[in-house]
Amino acid sequence: MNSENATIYDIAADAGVSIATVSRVLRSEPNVSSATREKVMQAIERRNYRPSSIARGLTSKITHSLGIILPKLLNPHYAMIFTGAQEEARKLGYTMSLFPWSSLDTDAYNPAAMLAERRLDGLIVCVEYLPPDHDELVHASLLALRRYMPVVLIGCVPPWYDFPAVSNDNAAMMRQVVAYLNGMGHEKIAFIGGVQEDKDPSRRDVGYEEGLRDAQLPYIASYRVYGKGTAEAGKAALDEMLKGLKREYWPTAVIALNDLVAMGCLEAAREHGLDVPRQLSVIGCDDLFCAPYLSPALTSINTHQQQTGARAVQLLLSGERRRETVAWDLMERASCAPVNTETEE
Amino acid sequence: MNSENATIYDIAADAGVSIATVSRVLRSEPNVSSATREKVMQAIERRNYRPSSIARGLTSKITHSLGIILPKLLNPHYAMIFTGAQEEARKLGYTMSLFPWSSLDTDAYNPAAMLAERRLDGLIVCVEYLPPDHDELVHASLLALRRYMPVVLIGCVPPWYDFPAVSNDNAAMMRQVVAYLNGMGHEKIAFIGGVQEDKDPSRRDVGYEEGLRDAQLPYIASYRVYGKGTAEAGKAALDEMLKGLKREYWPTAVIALNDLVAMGCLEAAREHGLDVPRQLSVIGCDDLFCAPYLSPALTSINTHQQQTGARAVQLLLSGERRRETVAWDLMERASCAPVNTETEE
DNA sequence: CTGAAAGCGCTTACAG
DNA sequence: CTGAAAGCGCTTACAG
Repeated sequence: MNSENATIYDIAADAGVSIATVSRVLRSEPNVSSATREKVMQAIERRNYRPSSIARGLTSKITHSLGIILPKLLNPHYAMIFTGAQEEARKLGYTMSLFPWSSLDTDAYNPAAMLAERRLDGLIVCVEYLPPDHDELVHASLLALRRYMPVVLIGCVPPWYDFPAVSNDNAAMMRQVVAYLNGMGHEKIAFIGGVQEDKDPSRRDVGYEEGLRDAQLPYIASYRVYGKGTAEAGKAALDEMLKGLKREYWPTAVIALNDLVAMGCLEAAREHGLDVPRQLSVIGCDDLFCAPYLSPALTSINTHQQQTGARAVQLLLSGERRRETVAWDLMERASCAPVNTETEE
Repeated sequence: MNSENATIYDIAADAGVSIATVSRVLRSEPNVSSATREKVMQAIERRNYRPSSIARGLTSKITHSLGIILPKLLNPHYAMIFTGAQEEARKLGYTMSLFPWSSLDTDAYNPAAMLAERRLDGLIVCVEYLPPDHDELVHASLLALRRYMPVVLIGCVPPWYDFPAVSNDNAAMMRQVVAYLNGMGHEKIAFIGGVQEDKDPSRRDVGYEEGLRDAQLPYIASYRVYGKGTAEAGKAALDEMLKGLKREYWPTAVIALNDLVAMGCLEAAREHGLDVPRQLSVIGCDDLFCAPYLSPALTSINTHQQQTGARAVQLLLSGERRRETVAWDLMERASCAPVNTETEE
């Protein structure tokens, strides 16, 4: 254990060259004689020398470190985004730091100061599920952050935000889901979860409404329950819906905002004695790792979050200022089935 | 958007003082007159100035950034550890970067170089589930990393590793689990998952064996299946065990290495037509967020991973070189029940 | 209480 | 192909 790590001066002295030359071989510049290069390499090897990325950052202005802001790593959805982004960053020689952000500036913790001091080369921000009244606040925060570094957004980005972004076409996705269920004979299709006043037109429940229209089905307000994107909220919402309706009006299919909500719906169905999928089809979204192990295995949408994260990093580093869309895949499993036509009970 | 961020020189000029004075108010040193302090604060405010943490790091030798190495963020177990560590770090003014590490140096990706260059103030390494043949290699890698920064370990740490660490007492935990099941009348208790040749005496399956001994139960090799800690591996393992035994010898309870393995076991039980918990009790470990939503809800052990992560950060920053243990809680849910004494079929 | 100066460990023109 | 020198934006003794 060296008491002090070697510096570029030590290597220069050892190799009998100037620090400029050491710097050149460090950055593999071509104009160094192979003999010199060899001497320097050996000195580096011998002393186990690693250039300080921080000294390097001071002069070159680039720190090779990125940041990502997301609400909650405990939700596997975000863990997937983070993983995709982190791996892409590492491939490109960048480091990735996490900055959690609960509803941005409304939280006591304001990461903006911490972020500004870090001199990051770029920042990814996941802006999904924003409370509508925070809309302006969030936008202002993002603009403030952009003063310090390039920013790329992930998720449900309001169209008037002038930021590069990568996301799914949520509306198209949900239109497909409605068509999928309708194709199996479902006409009483509920949608559970999400913020009511969100003005983003690409959000999932907008696609739900459009899907109903495509299928010439009525929009039944009782089948649309708003709420947070958690399992508890999903369970409570379906429970309440069922309790509030005579059995003949119960939906035959439920679209959940995400898999967490869907997990709650499965639980509520179980407590109401509903057999999934015979009496109720349930479909989630995001395809969490546990979806195949729920009972019944949950049909869901793979939204390719890792790819989303990776693309965000590429966009960030390329400097392109555009919006991108990532494809999705319907993962058919056991929780959705053709509507049951036999009379119950 | 300023073309250039302000530096300490700009602030000094604006406030009509020297940069040393600006530095003093930045670091809230007491020996500054309140008039001067005020002038400087205003200049800072006016130009939206944030000191560069990287220039600061160059001189002060402390970067206020930590790193964490873990196998796979997609496993919620690690996401919990990361979250706990990250939040504690942030509270203390530190940033946390993730460095994934698949079986350390055996992977093509060697984070050591990247880490050494980063001049981190400390590093947390999760060393759980090490392939036994990598034992020496891993130890060597850890020693190499320690040349560059303090290291604290999390997880199953072999006792001969001379590193500060925080972990659960896995053996004691599993002894309790065996006693819990035995207390419900179970005597045919299986254990699924884990690496066979691991030499760490504090690992979970050692506790299983000790628990059997405590209960004066025989150790039946057929009830002990090794394998990876994944749902697929868990499912395959239980499936194989059941196929290889006459029904009268089937275990009445299964302890899974972790919740992922337990999820696989529930699936295997379902495919074999076994009713959990009536015909088979299943208990997991780590209490993943989905445990309550499995069917039946999975009994598990809450190993307080967030607390583990937080303690690791505290240990790292305090410089104390000791090993700590974190408590756990048995989360009783529906997947474990008293052994069924009525004759089957 | 305040400032001038050196130094942290690199990169980057600029000469040669 | 190589080196001397300035500079990145701070902190830290050292004077006063």
